[in-house]
Amino acid sequence: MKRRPNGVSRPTIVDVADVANVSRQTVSRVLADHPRVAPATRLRVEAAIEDLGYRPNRMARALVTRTSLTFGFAAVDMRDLHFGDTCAGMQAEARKHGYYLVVTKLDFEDDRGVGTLETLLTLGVDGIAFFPSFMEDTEIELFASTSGCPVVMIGRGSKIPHVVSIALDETAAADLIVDHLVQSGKRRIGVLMNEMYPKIVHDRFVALGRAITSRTDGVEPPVEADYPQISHGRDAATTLLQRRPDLDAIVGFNDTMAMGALLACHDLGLRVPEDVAIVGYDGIPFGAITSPPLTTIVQDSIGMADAAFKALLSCVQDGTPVEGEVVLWRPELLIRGST
Amino acid sequence: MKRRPNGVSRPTIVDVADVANVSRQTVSRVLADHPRVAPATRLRVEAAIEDLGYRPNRMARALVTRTSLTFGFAAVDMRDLHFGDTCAGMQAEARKHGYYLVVTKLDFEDDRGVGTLETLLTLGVDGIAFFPSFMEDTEIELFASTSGCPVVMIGRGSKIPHVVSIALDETAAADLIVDHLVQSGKRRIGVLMNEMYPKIVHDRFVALGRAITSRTDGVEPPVEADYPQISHGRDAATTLLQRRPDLDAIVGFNDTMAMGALLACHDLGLRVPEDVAIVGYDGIPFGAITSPPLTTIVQDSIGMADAAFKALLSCVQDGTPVEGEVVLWRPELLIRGST
DNA sequence: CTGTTAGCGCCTTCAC
DNA sequence: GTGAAGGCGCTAACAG
Repeated sequence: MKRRPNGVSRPTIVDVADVANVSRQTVSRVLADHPRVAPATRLRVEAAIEDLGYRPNRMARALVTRTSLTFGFAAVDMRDLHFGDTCAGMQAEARKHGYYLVVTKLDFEDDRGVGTLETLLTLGVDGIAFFPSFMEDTEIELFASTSGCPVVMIGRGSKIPHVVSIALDETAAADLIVDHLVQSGKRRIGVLMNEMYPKIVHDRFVALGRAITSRTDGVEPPVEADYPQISHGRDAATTLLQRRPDLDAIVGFNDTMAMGALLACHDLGLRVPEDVAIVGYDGIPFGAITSPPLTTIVQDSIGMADAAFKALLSCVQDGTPVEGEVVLWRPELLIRGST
Repeated sequence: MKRRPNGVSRPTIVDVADVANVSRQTVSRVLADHPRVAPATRLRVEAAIEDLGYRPNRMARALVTRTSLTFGFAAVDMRDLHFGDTCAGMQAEARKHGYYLVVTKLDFEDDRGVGTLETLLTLGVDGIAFFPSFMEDTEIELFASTSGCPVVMIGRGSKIPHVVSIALDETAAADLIVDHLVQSGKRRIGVLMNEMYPKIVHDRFVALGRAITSRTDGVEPPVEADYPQISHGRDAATTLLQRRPDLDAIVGFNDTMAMGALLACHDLGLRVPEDVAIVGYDGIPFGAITSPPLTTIVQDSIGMADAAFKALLSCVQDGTPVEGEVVLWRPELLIRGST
């Protein structure tokens, strides 16, 4: 029972073996629920474990088994409810299957995020799910092919070798939004994006741009805020409305930015939806209580989380290397008062 | 370069040593920035590391050094913005000091949360910060005294041996709220709590109960919702207002529940704040855009996160065992339209 | 059914 | 300045 540099010592498997008068290996067998252990021996070992308050060291175990029963999860900001819901969904699913989730913030400073994923790997995770906010596809491919574990990307529908991509069908979502707006008589549609999730922003804007251009006189460049938050959305929408005072609809990158647009309209004395209609993405609960409540593309975060977990699990269990596959999720337009 | 059960192999320190034509030990020295390595050797090793894409295995390292440069963080729901902000704050602080945060959901099913913290320990963290939503003080003390690492509790001001407690000064917060309400002419104040964070709820309700009783005709039992969310707050507030239609103020456990109370008042045709004033806790951004905007007790989540991280770090660095200390944070009342 | 041997990837200690 | 031996806590593989 050696001591840690600071604090109390924790018993090891040897301590348990000594107390129970068996070998380490027998303790190991009891822990693994191995069948061929005499019932009496098993009881002795279990009693010793209980007495000592022994807990196996998962790092030592993982070193030998090359399996930590741990997956890594990385996103820029867990407080963003789409990320948060996905993370929570994966945690729940993981627990059901005896896995733990190691959650980490994805940092731009850290090699555009690759460094963060590498650290997850050095921590010994068996697989990784992440939102590729600022990572380049080529970097992701390189990472995945050298990672030695399954890698799932959520939020972008790029086909990348060795990576399972799970994403909203951005084209379908954009069509839903723009059809709805055009049917409501809107013709001059502006877009609010942000610099925090440039990769997802890119896909979303491309899809929206196509949909808008094909149904109206065309789309102009989006206004990009630094962060996808209420106050930044408000500023961005104000800028947009100054540039194009004739806009009759604004699509925000997410609900939070759309809420900012709501505020900007209030500021400028514009009625929503009569003067300007507003649409967001994600379907967060707060969107239901703004005035007017927000029309939004609902994302099935939990469903995507389940799919991500299952993709990781099946790769690990079958030993199948990841082929590179894109799973697109059907969007749903929740129409409320803002359109 | 052995293979993992699934996927590609990752190089080890031995592979680097072979390529650089040195011993394992020399590679280890280079990694540790040990001074006594010949410059030429160091360059060879660094080149080999680069070539192979080698990354040290932190589990193997931690096994030897008994230090993982990792702290654990646990809370019931990272989407709750007070928890989320605190977590983000600790992540930021950790990165500055070369530490990583392993974030985990605290589960009631898992021994009221003790099991979750134990798992963090088996994962090898050097210290733990957590929100004690449903854990008993005695369980926390037992855990902390056998954990072998520093333990910081956030959100409750209990004095527990071997645990640093960082918490809002609930008494001061309750006084701020009730003084403000009474000065606004309110006398019949109801309270909304929840069953998800019973321990924090307890402290908060005791403080509110004292403050209300001492300044009005008395307080009645709170209505407890299952979860601290908008819809649950709405239902709870409806129940409360049916039980006591004469209420002229409602204090919610947090901003989210208070928003539910806002909706309940709209439902019942009550004006806010004229008929019923509403106050929340936390100061989340969405509280600024409700109608009317929410009066709230602002919590300095980032400040508390910094304090928590620093407490852990100093314990680990000095090797000081934790004495058991309570750090109370001064609340701030942000008065907006709902009062 | 149980014990022994070997080694996971790395660092500490002690040689040279 | 560099290498060799030993061990962190644990399990796989093979004995018996």
